Amino acid sequence: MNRFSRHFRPKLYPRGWLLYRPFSTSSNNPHLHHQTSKPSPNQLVDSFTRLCLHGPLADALAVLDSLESRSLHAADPVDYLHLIKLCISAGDADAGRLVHRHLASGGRFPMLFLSNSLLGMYVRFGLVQDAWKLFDGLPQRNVVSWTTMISALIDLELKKDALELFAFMLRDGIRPNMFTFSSVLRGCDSLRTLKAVHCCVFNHGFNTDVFVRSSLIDVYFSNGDSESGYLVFDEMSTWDPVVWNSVIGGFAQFGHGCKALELFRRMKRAGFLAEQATLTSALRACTGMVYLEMGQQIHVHVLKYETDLILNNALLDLYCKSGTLEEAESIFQRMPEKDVISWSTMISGLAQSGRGLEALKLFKLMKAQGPKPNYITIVGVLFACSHAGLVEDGRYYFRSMKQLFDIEPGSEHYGCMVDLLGRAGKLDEALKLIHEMKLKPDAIIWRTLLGACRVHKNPTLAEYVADEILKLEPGDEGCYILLSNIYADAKQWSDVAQVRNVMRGRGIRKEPGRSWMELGKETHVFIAGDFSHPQMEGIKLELERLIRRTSDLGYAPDTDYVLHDLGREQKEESLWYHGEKMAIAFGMMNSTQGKPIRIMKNLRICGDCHAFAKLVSRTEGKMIVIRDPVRFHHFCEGTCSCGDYW
DNA sequence: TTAGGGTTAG
Repeated sequence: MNRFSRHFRPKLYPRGWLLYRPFSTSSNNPHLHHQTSKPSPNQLVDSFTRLCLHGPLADALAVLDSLESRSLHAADPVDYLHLIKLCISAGDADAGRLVHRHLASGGRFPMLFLSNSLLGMYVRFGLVQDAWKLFDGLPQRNVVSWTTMISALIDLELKKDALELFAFMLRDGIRPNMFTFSSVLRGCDSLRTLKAVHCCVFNHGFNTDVFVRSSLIDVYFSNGDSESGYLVFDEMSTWDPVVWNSVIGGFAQFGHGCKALELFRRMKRAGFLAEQATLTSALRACTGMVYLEMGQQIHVHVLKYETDLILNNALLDLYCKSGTLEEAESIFQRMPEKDVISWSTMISGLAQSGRGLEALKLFKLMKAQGPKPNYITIVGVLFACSHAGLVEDGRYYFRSMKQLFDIEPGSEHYGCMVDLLGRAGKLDEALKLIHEMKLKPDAIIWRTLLGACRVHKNPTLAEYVADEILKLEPGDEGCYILLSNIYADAKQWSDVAQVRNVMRGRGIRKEPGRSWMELGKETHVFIAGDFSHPQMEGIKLELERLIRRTSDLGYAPDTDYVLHDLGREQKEESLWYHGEKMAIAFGMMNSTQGKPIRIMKNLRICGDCHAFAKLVSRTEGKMIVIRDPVRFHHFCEGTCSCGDYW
């Protein structure tokens, strides 16, 4: 929220309300009468032209002052245009206002292109009230005046007002151009509005303009309609890198990493040079799918942009999210410029890999010599405390975040605190915190507490919590699954059956657990109980070998992690074929000396697989990295970086 | 004189 938007709400009036209002003059200003020498009028006008073009601004203003005191004007109105540009490049809003006053005085109203230029200047300086006053008083306006104001309102997140202004513009009979549409589109925050504006784009024949198309693509994606976004891209061949990047960025941002990378390859095949923005999107796509090797290939292209901050941040995130912390730390050290995102990414990265103490140490360094922490930084800090079991540190930062960093705790911060207290077994305190929240607790927060109820085996509280979740999100499959797990832990089989019945009755199905890993250019996916992998026979043999080896070290299947009321042998067998275990066996079969096995999961890792992975890392002398949706587990020499606390 | 694409959490 910009400082202007708090105080400024434009009022829009119907057509015909505008009346010419003369601007106040500033001819009484004593500062404008200090000229001592008396150059000839021609000399003054000539030097004004020269100074407006090349500066310095102060001299140009002094001559403007002399011109005004002698009732002279520039030879060419374009001189004033140059002067306004000079004010903009000097960042001098007061000088701009002075020029405005000069143009408005002397009975000569500025020409429209000069008014528009002044409008643009005010907008650029964030002085929207000044811009609005000027716009309001203009005797006539053209498409540029309207577009400038519409765009300014959108920048202030006043999208509704911007669209209203657009409607008034059309009602005034002003024909929008491609500039207007690329702005107006950014103001569409619902699919309905977007489709209406899209029709308007067609009717005015601007659907081929690259600026308009990239805005259309971008806004379709951000309104959740990636299909229409792709259609806009695909309906004609595109020779503009930004349009390519809009669609690649859209897919990368909204969870279709494969599609984004496919388009990235198509773009390169079409002969385009991938520049910073495209490479950043491609990296984001790799990060989303934890395609480390693909990301490393892109890293090579990034080298020539090694000083680009955003690109480095994306790279940092890739290495953090793929659990390659050494590489991330090395990039972080080398980055010539670091912003709050760089620091926050690194802090969260350390936290997710179980290095909570180091994350807090880095946060202390950030406080001493880095940028001011923001909302997300504190989420990372609390996450670090929660996953490292640092209850007191977490309490301290949560209590003092407002005072120390002027950040109000938001639902994510509460979520971390509930997680922190819940993990530490302080379920009552976590519940009390939720009840005391100023905000309305969302389903995520309740789900966090439900997770803690499972770890600390509390079916009574779990029932209450599940009830709260289902009030908010009646179709939440995760809630049913967790509740049934909690009942299964407590061996309350009739309750398990009841939950399953309700699920069946409501048509709710469990999302299957998937584990996957990259091997060369392929991704291998493993789902519990699914034996369709072409190398399944080998995987079964390898798994049996690993189970034999780990049994010697005391591995015994922990059947608490099986949901159903099966016999012991059946339970053990269903544990053997969890996706993680099949992926570990497959990873061992195809492993390269010295390289860790990297596995990704769509659900949290189960306790039995966690114990198994620890032992395999010891018997086989192999590092295993498993990423679940929340954090990393680095298994090495029989222990895990999470310290069995997750 | 007005317009488009990239990075951090859960």
